[in-house]
Amino acid sequence: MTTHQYTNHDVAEHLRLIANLKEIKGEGRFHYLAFRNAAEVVDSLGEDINDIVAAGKLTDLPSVGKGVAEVITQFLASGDSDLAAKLRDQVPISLIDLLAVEGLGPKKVARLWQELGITTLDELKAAAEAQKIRQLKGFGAKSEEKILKGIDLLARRGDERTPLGVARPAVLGLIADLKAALPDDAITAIEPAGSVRRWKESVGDLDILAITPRPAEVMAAFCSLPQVRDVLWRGETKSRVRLKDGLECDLRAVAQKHWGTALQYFTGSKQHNIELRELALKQGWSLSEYDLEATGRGDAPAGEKRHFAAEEALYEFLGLDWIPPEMREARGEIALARTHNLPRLITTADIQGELHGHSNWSDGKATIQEMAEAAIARGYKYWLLSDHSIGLGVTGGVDSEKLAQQRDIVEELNQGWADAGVDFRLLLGVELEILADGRLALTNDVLAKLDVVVASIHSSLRQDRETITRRALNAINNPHVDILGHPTSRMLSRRPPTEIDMERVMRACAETGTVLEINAHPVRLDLNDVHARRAVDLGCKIAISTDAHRPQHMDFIEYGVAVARRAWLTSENVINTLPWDKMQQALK
DNA sequence: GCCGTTTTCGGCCCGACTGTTTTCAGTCG
Repeated sequence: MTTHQYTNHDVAEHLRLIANLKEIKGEGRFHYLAFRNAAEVVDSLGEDINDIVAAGKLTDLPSVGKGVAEVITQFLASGDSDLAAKLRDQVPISLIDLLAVEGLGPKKVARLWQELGITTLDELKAAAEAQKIRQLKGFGAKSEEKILKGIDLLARRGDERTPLGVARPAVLGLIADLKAALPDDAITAIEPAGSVRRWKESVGDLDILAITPRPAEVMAAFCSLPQVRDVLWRGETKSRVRLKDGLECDLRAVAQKHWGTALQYFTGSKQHNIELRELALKQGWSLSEYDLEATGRGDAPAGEKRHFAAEEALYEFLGLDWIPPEMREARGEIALARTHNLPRLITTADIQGELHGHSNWSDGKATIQEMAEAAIARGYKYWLLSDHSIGLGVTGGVDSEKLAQQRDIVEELNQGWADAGVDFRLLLGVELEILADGRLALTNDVLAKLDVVVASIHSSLRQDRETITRRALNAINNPHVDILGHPTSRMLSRRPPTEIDMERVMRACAETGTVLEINAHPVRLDLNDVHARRAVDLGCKIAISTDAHRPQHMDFIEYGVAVARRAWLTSENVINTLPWDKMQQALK
């Protein structure tokens, strides 16, 4: 069995290191951008790059040519590359840290190094405090102040991204407060843009786009919102603030006629936009956030402008179907839109019920009946009660006897709904603990009596790759285990995924008909989008569930559906879009 | 360094804002 030492992410980081060193060294823009582009490609790859190298398919990847392929091959074999070694001889590697300081880019870092001999953050701080930096042409007192502030910020904040589950409510709150602070006619339209609109699992900052006849008034109100700690930029049409919780937020104001191009532009992703602009250029148009302008190389006379009040019209003009924001990651969606082959993405309306949830019999906060009634209120046709089994220390889990008691309750409740003509079924299952040694916490004869079994790992999360993978495979190979819950056990910005070999797990699920869960809780989002895409490519079925521990958690379903949409999933890929009888047939 | 619906050579997205400038380079998204 192949156990690889270096992951896709390791490779991407190595390529980024090379790009950064090349940039500081002053190599041409396109030489280092090539490495950065390749890093993005490798990072969003569903397959293990070791397998791609083994198959000799490396240069089939976009942005990977001879040079990048050579680096990747060397890195996978040795953990380093000749190119990186050569660059480290020429450029002090600690300069990379300086790039993280706000306002410092490669050009300035290179000058600080060459003209003042600064190579570390400590030296940079000392030089700024001693007012030595202002001696350099192009730097002044304000530059020193900004550098010191930047270093301070870096020490306190790190470079962590914010989970979508925090960012999305924050941006919706800002929009609501901004509207409330202004007269009704000041804002014609306002929307979150950027990675929040693309439902990316974590975001670097917040973006808001507004149509307004009076941008100055809107900018002023925005900069004085109570959430704002610092105003970083304040312009006519664009402002950037730092909020009290440390998040940064951009607001852009545009005129009505620019809405289509502006919303498209500020939604990104950056790479999607670059591809779209390249496509426009081929058709003789230069695309900006304001308009399309003819370059003169196409049919229209140079300088002719086209405006788009809606995104759909812009995409259509370029010969494309409208691309849902969740797909705009430069993963081949533009080619599909061109040939009218975009998938019909799943929506929350397709969800017929949930297949993972808890009651106060384990660590949930509501009764079985309360949870089921919340599911009914959402229009679901079924809901799986799956309390933790015994074997998980922190929650008094259910055993054979308690499951029998739950069965009585479930049957009584179902009878009541049937008598009342309510089209709903409460299903009885369990969230089965996969123990540290790979055994399951309940016996097969107990599991056989349940409607659906979700098996999950909650403990011994630091086991090595082989051990924890075998643990999951034991569960997958059990004929009674229907669903593998939150497969990597990661918690966004709290703990990393386990070392589990997802490629092996997904292949085993495809072979056995075991369903993989997209856990919709915004802290988990596990499977993530890349894994979900790969799982479906390998023939796996998916379930999307919120893992609700109280009724309100069922609102999280939109986060899980968003992961599925980012993975290009349709309702056919997801079993809980089926009516309950067909759904049960889809289980093994 | 990568890439091809004009191309194996000659391109490679576009604009706002800042700090330092007397007209712009650098950074950022």
